Amino acid sequence: MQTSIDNGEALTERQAEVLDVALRLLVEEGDALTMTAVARRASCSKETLYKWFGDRDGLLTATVQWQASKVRAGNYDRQHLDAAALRDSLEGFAVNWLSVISSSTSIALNRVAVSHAGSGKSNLGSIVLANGRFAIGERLKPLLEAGRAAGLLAFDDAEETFRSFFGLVGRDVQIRLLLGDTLKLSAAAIERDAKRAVDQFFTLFGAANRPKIRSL
Amino acid sequence: MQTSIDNGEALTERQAEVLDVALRLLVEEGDALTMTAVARRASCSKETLYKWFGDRDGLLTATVQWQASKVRAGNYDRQHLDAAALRDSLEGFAVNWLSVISSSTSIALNRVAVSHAGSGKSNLGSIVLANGRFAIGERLKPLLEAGRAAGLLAFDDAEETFRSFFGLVGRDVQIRLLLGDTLKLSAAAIERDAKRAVDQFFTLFGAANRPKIRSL
DNA sequence: TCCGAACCGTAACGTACGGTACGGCAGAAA
DNA sequence: TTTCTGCCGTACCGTACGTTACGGTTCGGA
Repeated sequence: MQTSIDNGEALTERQAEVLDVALRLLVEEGDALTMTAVARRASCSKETLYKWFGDRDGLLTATVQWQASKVRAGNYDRQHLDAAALRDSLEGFAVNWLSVISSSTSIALNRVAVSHAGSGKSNLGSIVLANGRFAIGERLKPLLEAGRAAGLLAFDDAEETFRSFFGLVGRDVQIRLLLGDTLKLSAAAIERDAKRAVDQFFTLFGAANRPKIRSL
Repeated sequence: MQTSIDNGEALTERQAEVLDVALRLLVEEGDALTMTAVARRASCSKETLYKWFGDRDGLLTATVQWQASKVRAGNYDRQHLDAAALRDSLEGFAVNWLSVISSSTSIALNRVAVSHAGSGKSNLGSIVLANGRFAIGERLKPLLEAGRAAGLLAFDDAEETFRSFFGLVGRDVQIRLLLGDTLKLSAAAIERDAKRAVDQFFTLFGAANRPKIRSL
């Protein structure tokens, strides 16, 4: 469904360097990023840029994938799962996700991806989606299912359950940041929000509680 | 904090007509919208466009405000509030919000607002935020407080409680749509999602339930 | 030492688009 | 009928930027 999640395509050290520059510039200037600016800042020629990445979209795509390859966190698959471990893992996910979406890098990348998704002039949107929302979903669902197998959680559909978790964690944070709201999330605030979200999640899906009022 | 929520600035019928054209074009072409295209489609001259709206940003701003002025829904402030009425109102909010954010108009508008928030070349982001996320918050919080006053809900902070509601309703819908995911929300699906979100909300904040495990 | 590949820096080209200028037309006022 | 106002249509200008071309430099290998 989504675009390839792998991008192992053998980047030179120099190329990675250029992409880091592009990334930094993208954070600073947004989609107003020009090829000339990248070339100047990276001390490389535009000709090289075009030889390596084809065109502007190619550069942007490579940049987004480059960032995605750096972010990929490890999967949480411990074999012994008790209530505390489950809670810890969920909080870990929540803290990680909130940290990512509130980082200036993520905001910049999501902004250009959203723009391009509108103009249909590349598949940056798919790439960001695949490496963000969907990647974390695929990593979290095994944990949820393990929690259910261990009798700690009660739910029918892992996907739907993950979406509720996603909503409880992210709330209005991402859209506000994308729209330019000056919302500062300190490490302490993230920690607090993560705990609150996980508490709420257990209230909704913890196996110890009464069955849900209405199951859909 | 946010930009003016009012825009009563006396639009001619002809001007409104032009803004409708701009809106339609914005949905079709995204930020690639050109002044020439608007003029041609609206059968007006570019000179008129510039006289009326100043420049391109002015036109976009006016378009966004024009759309916002059409969307503004009534407040829910019935004086007699029982459990069923509260639930109905919350479901109404949820259905309305899901309908809005999944409409092609909202998607297009949010996309250009997000782009501009990145380039800092206008305050479209603030406007969209003020008329979307914050407007609904201000309309919903009185209802939540009325629910608390009626002994139907239990919470400390109305803002925080609203944000949880927001997350339960919206989940990953808005970001997925903005990033170009082809997510179809039928009226039935919206209805179902709204009910599910409100059920979960009552599970978390209904006064009939046990006190929250951890209150933050 | 010589050659070729890779790359830097910069100049140049083509185009798209924001913004402006201007001629013409329709309608209202006198 | 004349004149003034507001607007349409279109041509035009300036600029910014993606893309290409080219001369010069470095460096590894024969």
